[in-house]
Amino acid sequence: MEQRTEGTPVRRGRGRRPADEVRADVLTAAGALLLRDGMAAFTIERVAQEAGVSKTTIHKWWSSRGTLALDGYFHAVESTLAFPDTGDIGADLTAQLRAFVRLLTGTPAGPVIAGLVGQAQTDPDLSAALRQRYSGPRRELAVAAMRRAQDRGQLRADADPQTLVDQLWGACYHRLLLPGEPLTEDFADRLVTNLLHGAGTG
Amino acid sequence: MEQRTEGTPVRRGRGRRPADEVRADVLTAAGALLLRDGMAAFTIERVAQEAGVSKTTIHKWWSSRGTLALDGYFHAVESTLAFPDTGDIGADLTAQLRAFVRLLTGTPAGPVIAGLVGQAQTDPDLSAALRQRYSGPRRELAVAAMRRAQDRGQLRADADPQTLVDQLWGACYHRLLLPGEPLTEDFADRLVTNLLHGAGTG
DNA sequence: GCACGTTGTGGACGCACCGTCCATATGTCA
DNA sequence: TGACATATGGACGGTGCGTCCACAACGTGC
Repeated sequence: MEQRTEGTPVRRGRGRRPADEVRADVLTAAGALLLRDGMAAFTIERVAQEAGVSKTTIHKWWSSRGTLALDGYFHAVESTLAFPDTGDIGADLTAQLRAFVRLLTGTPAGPVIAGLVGQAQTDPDLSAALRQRYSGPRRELAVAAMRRAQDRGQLRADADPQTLVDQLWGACYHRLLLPGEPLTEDFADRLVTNLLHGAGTG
Repeated sequence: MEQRTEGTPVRRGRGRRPADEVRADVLTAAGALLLRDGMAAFTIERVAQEAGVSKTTIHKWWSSRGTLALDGYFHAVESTLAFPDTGDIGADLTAQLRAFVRLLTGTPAGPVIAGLVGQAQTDPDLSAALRQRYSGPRRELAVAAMRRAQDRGQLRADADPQTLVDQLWGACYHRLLLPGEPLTEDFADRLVTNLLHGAGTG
């Protein structure tokens, strides 16, 4: 989207320009660059160049390379966050985890998310933004679904939903970030089974 | 640290020097820098400077910033990897996970490991080295312990040990890399309980 | 004991990116 | 219509990366 309207010269004047327009240009270029070349090649200089904007402008609105990348990612993929509630927590968790695995392995989003999480380790602003705009909301949706399951009596009341989230989604991130074992839908299924039914014999 | 041995002039000649000696100097400097200033400040140029060695030498022996950091880390902390086997898989897992959590939260290793995993997302050589020398061996130890527990009848035979590893250690990495919820020994305890006894009511 | 080849080391260089300063062009308001 | 406020772009200094080339020590053979 937001391709300079046909006929409009790429030439960029010097003075003021509608801020929103420039921001949109930057985000579009950032998202495209991120999905195309990955986080490693994602540099402010490059985004500025491809957006036809000066670095100063970018620095004015984004505090770091990471936050710009995150904004660009969100701008590129209108992520839908709905968490279905069919009344069967096992089925719902399995469906969500499978979709998550497909997102990570079957689309460009996998490497991008991995890169963002990686970058967040040395970029405090990105770390905060990621928590606030990505992991936080997603975590809350899952926790809410589990609370409802507890109310329905499908999940032990003494089980901590937050911890369960880490054992389901965290396990997927583990295979994404520290590759070695395959990240598959089968794996997602096993995660839910293990957690609901237990792996111990006692 | 890394002051030339007493009496030896700090002067560095130009020509050849025992390779092992130089390597040791580099690793010592790298480990110290990493633990002191973290991954963000860890740069080849800085390591070279603090080790009294030229960058060329470092580039000759290490393929990337990440692999140098990993080597420096291992050189600094002689990590002991023993996995105790008391015959009670629940107790063993709990003990191991608690120790892991303490390592991540109570020592400088936490941020360092986070930084290494983060850097690995844009450094293929580090990613491979990390799998081969860090996550791989650790994973194998845990899997072996679980296999023994399966033989003893403490773990369901149809549970996949690899998946369980992701649900225990991966959950901890999740809280380390995407902070938000606290990483505590209580959390470690819940991980084991959830997985052994199940969180479902069915 | 000496010269020579081998081997690895260091300084310098070109390149890319970062972050900032200052001049300037435009939008806005009187 | 004119002056001010504001955002923008080009340029600059700084830092780190990766590489090229000259050179110094070590080992070997004469």
